[in-house]
Amino acid sequence: MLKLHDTATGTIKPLTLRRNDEVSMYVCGPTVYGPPHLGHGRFALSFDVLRRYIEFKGLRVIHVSNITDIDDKIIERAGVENVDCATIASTYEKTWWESMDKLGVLRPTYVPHAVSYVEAMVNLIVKLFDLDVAYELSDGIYLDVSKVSDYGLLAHQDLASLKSGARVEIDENKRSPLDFVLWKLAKPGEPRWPSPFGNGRPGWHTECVVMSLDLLGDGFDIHGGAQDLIFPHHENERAQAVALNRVFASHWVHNGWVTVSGEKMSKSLGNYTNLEELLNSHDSRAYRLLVLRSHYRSPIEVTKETLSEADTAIKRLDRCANRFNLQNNCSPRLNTAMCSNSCDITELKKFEDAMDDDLDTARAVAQIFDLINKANLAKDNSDDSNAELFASSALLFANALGLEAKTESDSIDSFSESLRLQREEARKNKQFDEADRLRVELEELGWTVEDSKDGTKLSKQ
RNA sequence: GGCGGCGUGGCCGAGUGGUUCAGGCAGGGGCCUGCAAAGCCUCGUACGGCGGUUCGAUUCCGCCCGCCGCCUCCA
Repeated sequence: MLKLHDTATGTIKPLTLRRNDEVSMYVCGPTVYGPPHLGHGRFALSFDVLRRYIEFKGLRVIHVSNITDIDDKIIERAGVENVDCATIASTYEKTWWESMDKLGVLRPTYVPHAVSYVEAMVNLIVKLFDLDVAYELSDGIYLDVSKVSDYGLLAHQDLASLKSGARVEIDENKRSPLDFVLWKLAKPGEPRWPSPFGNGRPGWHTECVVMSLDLLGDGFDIHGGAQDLIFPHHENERAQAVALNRVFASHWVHNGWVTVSGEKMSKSLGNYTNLEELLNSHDSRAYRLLVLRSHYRSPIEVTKETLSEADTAIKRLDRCANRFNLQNNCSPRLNTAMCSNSCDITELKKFEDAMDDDLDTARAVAQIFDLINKANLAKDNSDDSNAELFASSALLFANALGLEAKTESDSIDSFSESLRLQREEARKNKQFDEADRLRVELEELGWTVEDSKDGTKLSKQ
């Protein structure tokens, strides 16, 4: 039984499902106004791992993750680049998916775009207005949070304490500083859609409540995002659902953020690292390993050093796959039933115990490396059957976490191949000076040279 | 002011009331190897400070110190 931390209750509780064979999960996606940074990569990886693990356990996952393609930030960016908002959105959505593909993040089942949901959002705002929980000001429609009985549930704050701490300049027109905008009337030159309140655009918080309920229906299982979305974004989404008397998410999951020198990484602080840059300068699996190495709710510090370590550790996984010649099929359809034949049952149980415990991926990763060690040891002792069982267990669990070992042999050009053969010949004839010279030459060509009883093997450095 | 999190060995990073260890990276020693590489073995005796509970605390409680986050931009 999978247990997960739930922000609403502040406890780790069993994941209870609406239907017993299917998990409905909504994860707040990016606003596409710039290239993704490491924080985006982390939330995407965190929920990708959750999804993969649930599928590994044999359940179907309906994973919805939106693209916010209309927002103040996009309008601002469009102004800076002197293009229209749609161009900004499509440009950065494209880079978003490129990064996701490199990270090995599975595509969500559905990817709703805010722009195609505007009409539905207007309908929802009209309902809120008719219920008298929303009111009109000169610049738009606002939700009156005092009409929502348990507002502050996710933030674990009551209305009074939230008010007292307001750090942002208070808009005196609003009934309460906490009231939030549902519909923004368009200023000249801004993109606009029709509504009974006048032409304008939806507020951010309305988007996700409409799209999640539309695609997943009332009482869906998991609503997720990074911790900085808890308040106000998720609080406000929930407020609208509560005001409409609709059953919203039953489990709230939030991941921790990426820090730089101990401080939160964010675009507004300007200390962010572009995700693409990272993916271009490291093994694309290194960041996943780094994310998996710590708990999803802990902050992670990403540095050149920790990334290089991860690069090295990934190679250990690859070497294991190569040594045992295991084709690591990375299909997300792999599940416990299917792999119980090819892995050690005790180890599988241990892996599930770790993962069921609020996704303790750090423990799971440790187990994987421990299994690699056991496999190598058994192999060194010629205990081939156990060795293979441990190795395939390790790779299956890695697979379940989305870490794919690379097993394809490197294609060797004919020149390098001739050097390799010459080296084998030289070693056979005990011409070690010549063999050493050939090794240096091969290394300069970018190969790692390994000798064994079976001859000389080359692999890319 | 309100609410929450964190402080572990050279570095990163889990975990736990007590003899048996997280794991990765780096380092020392060894096995293997013509020499390497890979692999294996082995070593380093860590848990912010001060009290308390306890037969025993890094793990529970209290206080203190330090760091970080949220309180209508944010993944």
